[in-house]
Amino acid sequence: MTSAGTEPASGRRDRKKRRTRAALTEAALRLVAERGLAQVTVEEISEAADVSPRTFFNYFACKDDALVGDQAGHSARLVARLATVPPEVPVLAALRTALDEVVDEVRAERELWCLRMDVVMRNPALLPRLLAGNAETERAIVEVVAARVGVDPDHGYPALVTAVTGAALRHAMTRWAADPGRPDLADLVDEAFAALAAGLPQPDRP
Amino acid sequence: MTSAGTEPASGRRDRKKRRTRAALTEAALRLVAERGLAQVTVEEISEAADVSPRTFFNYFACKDDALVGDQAGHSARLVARLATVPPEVPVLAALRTALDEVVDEVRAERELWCLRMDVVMRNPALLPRLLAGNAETERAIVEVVAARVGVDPDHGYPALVTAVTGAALRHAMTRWAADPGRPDLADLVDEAFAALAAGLPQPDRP
DNA sequence: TAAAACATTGCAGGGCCTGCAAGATCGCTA
DNA sequence: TAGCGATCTTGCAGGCCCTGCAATGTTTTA
Repeated sequence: MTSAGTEPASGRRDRKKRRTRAALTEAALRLVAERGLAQVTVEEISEAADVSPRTFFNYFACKDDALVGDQAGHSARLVARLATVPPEVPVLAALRTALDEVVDEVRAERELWCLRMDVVMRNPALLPRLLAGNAETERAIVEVVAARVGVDPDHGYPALVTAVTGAALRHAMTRWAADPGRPDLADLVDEAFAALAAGLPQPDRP
Repeated sequence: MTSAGTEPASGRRDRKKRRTRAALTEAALRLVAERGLAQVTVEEISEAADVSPRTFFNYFACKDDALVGDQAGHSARLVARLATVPPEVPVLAALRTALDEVVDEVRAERELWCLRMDVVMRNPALLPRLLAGNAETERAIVEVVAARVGVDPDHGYPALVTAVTGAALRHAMTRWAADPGRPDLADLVDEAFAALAAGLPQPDRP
């Protein structure tokens, strides 16, 4: 029926929850895009999604969470995907490959993500919360990178690679959403990773 | 007398303000290090610094600001310092040089910064707010990097370099504060920047 | 010393977020 | 199908964060 493939949805209850969560996210993004973060209250978001304010906080721990979406999910899939890349592939290339999944997810919800990036760029406090920006999410990636490289997680290298590639990904996403010409997200990520792997060589002056 | 060289302090009023600000920061860091961010109220911080809660908000826009310190100051000095590096120096090296000033400032207040990094690591939500983590601060750096490289600020390169080196710096600071052996901060920053310039080559397996 | 400039404080109030308990809805089974 | 347990929604009370305003105190300047 409504099966979307990978969804473990079973009954009406799960469907309702998914709908409610999506409605809250969509209402939050739309309202904040219109008026700005400070000019939208949780009460208004809940109103627009037709639930009580108290219910809002059953879905999201804070107002921002309704805007930035699900971090842990992306991170978990990235880690899982990374484990399937053959160990002889260099780390940067492996991370880039594992990111394909994330890139696809983002492109699949392009409208939502453009709205989201718009909101995030207008409210910079949200940016670090996107895509492996928080330390919890990073820790998992650091560990799997350390295992792949074959060094201790306390060695500086895995953490450096994780922090730096996270920054590169956020950079690519920001460019993607900002440019009206809309280059393909995958190309922008490729470009950023290529620059990283090459040691950030300065571009030719025009 | 108490002149510290670059301070534009004039009268007693400025001295008092500086003392109050320092007292609030110190109280906030100490209390949060002891109990955790959520277990410390602004009222308690103000109490410890012997000012009213209302006065706290005359100094800091929010509770977190008392913990993470002054971003804009570091950023402004970094930008100014960057302008003094000869233009033929490659960007990464120039940024590394300009960071010497920040590194020195951090080392000069080592105790405070160790406490601060401890707090930040225990409360990861604060990490992105350190050292060019927010978009406002980054914008200024992006522009000066763009001018130095000779490309348009909308070209992806300056923003990528800024984001990535910011991540590298935060990484170095985190390692610096975490390691009981206390390697020198400048060495850790050097190491991170060298890895960036070399394209993040994988370390030898032990 | 008087006036101007600025800092501190209290107070009122809106918004965020949480714990708790009552009621509604859903899924399963006798 | 009736009912039971699990889960979801909601209201309410309450603490904390943060802000604007107006009164009071302190420093600087004339």
